Amino acid sequence: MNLSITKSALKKASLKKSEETRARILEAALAVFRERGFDSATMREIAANAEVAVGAAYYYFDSKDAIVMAFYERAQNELGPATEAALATSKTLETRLRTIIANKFDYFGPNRSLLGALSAHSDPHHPLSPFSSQTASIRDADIALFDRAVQDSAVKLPRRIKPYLPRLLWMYQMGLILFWVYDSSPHQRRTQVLFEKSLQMILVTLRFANLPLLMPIHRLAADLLDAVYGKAASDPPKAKS
Amino acid sequence: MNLSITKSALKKASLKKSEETRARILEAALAVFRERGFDSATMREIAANAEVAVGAAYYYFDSKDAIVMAFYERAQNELGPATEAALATSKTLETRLRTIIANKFDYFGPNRSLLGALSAHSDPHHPLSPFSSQTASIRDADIALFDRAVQDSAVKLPRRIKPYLPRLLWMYQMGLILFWVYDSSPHQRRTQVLFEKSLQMILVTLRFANLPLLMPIHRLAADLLDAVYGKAASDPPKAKS
DNA sequence: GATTAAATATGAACGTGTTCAAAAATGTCT
DNA sequence: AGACATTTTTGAACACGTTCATATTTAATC
Repeated sequence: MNLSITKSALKKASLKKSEETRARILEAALAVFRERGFDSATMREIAANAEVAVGAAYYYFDSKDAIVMAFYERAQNELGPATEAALATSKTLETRLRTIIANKFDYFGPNRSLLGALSAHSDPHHPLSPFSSQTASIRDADIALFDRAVQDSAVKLPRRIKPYLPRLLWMYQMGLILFWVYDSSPHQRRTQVLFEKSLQMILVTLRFANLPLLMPIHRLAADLLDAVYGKAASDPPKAKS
Repeated sequence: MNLSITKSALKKASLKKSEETRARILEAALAVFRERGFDSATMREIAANAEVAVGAAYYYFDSKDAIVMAFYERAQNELGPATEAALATSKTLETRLRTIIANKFDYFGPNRSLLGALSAHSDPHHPLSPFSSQTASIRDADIALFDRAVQDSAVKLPRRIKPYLPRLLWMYQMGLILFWVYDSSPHQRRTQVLFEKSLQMILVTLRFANLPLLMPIHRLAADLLDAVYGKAASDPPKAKS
């Protein structure tokens, strides 16, 4: 018994050591990325910078992109709770969405171009794609924030559509970030404008969304969302063919 | 004078020869791509398959992706006029959009996965990105088709927004294609549903678009579009700060 | 402490896309 | 036809991300 306690204590100590190495590699990588840009940075340089052999870098990270991924993971871990806390104080959907997204811009600002290495992968089978199963936990945690933002804020939506709202807002955020990453206007002013105007559009649209006039659109949107997100789409009623 | 004529005639003949080599490499590459998939295909194998040295492949194509690009270019050249012709017979915006997009699906169907190699590049600075300056001519030709589709079809839109419609429809198409490329449902049924429903939504929305009720959205949308597409955005009127 | 097992670290080697100096083929001109 | 220029072709060499057999260090057990 005390043996197992000792064991776990030692395990923890060893973890400390190896995690420090891992952290050192990560930091070295980020430094090189910032200096050279992601593409020009070489694993050999990163390893040298962290004072380990190339192999060691691959012992801790599956690939070069995986390093960026680790950075992204860490970001999400640091950012999630902070954002969650901020959500508690603000009440309107508008300020909540603004908080979630603006927080990301602030946090990632210094490493903006780095995100390009991630958002480059649109293939959902690629481990680093924002849509892959490997990134599911990060994604889900992020979507949960939007769920939290929608919660008990006075949005009224058709029953079939409402469950999709958090995911749609997440998608909206991802699009914004993608635009932002490659926005070459000074201070990313264009993204600022896009953010402001599109957010207003979303809010106004949500306000209008319940007009009975829009019933046909509701049905279309619901069908569409069912098709896009699984929903096991029991094959649609086929006309007599 | 006759000299220059002879010269150009010879030039043309030589062009024939070298273009045949180019074509052979392209065909060999497509064959290997279809067999192995884009990623697993190697330039060495492609070159061997075309019975040339690796260097030759690079003499004709800047990169591996550039081969896919050439395929895409050829597609656009073959597809453009055919689609243009089809547009002449159909009159409604709905059938026209359906024509343009369905044509692409049909044409690219056998090489669907290949398009993934292209749509992977979201960085507008990357030569192969659909947004790069290198692909501008293809893009413009494609957008022109949507312009043609909108022309003399009874769409009424606010003055500030209407000019952007073709570009927006093009973006819509690109999104559809991206979804399609990675749609693993049998026969890409999900894309079919997404296509059908989203097209209807667009048409209905365009029909509603002129309701005076929507004035505030119009302004927002116009500002947004100006910001996203250059428009030299003479910096927005700043409140007294 | 000695012995074994597991975790960590190494750097040479591999396969890849790409480059390049040099060769070969083709075209141009007198 | 011969001299020169241009286009085309070659394959070895390069740099990179990644893998792997092997060594070294650390932990667990007796």
